[in-house]
Amino acid sequence: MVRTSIDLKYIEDVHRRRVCFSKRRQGLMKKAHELAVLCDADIGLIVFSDSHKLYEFSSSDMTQTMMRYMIATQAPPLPSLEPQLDLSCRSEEKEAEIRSLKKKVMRLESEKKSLVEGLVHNQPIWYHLEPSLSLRPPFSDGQGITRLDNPKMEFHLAITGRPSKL
Amino acid sequence: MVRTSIDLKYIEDVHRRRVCFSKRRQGLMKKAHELAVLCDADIGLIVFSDSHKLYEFSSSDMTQTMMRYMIATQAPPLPSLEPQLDLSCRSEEKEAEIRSLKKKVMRLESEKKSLVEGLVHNQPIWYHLEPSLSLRPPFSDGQGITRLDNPKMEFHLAITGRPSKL
DNA sequence: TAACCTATGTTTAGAAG
DNA sequence: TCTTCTAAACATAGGTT
Repeated sequence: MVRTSIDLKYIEDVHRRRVCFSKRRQGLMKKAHELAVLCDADIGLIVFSDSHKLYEFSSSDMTQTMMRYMIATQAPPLPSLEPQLDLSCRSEEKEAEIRSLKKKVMRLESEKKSLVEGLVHNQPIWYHLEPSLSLRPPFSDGQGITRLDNPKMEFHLAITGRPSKL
Repeated sequence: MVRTSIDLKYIEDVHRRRVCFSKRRQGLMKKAHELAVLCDADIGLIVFSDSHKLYEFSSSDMTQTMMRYMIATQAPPLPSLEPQLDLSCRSEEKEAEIRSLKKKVMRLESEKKSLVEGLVHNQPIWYHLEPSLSLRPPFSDGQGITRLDNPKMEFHLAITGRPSKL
């Protein structure tokens, strides 16, 4: 019944680990939500359990937050999720290619949707500008990331600059 | 000195909000790290502050975790409606389907590209500004429409309207 | 799995530096 | 911004159901 200060290492016991994961996962999601609300932060949280189950929290839209992240870090574009399969006359391979293409179509459709929604709704869109072109806050975070307000808003912000590769 | 139970809503006071963000952000990162270690979870955490600064935690590699996320959230491939044997005799149909899906992928990719490019730049974009904010030619047509120059030009023009919130 | 309990450890609001 | 302090609030390990 005595609870000692936890030491931070992998819990070998399966049962203890599962219970711990479940409790702490919920706690983490709650904290993420609280931070998002209290401080108007944009948060994306992805958790895969050791049994490969996905849990997520996003204060707005995960895809969009990930895009914002990629732009902010100038991460190279994600390589295609599926390797190109050789065309072959064998049926299973064709099937695999069809599945792969269908996945790709779904991914592209969802990316396109979130781009369009970003334009259509009130979400600002963020870009890196070259330092020489940086704007001042509130249209910039002072770190080279600059905001394009939605053109449908009552007031507009327009910025140009040579963007970094997306 | 009495600390009341916090209520979960946006903290208006700038100073309190900043301090809260800083403390809770660190707390959240710590919790994420603990969960990753204790339970061998794969965790990706992205936080953008309301001043647009990026903070992140990843138990392994953010890009990889995001890819894993995208794969995991894909709708599962549709189960084949036809029995396996039947499928193997439909090579021609499969090829047609593959061609059609590839076309679709190409179309979506180009739509996405033009959305992104359209957002970023490439053609002068014209915006209505309020009369009080109008610029003079050549950056305006004198009628309240204001030009955003092409970012590829040697000189760049940045104009702002009144931001929606300051 | 989840819900509850409780003793304890941890986080954090608010203040001050 | 950061640190430190404190009391109070909160999270959670380990137990039970």
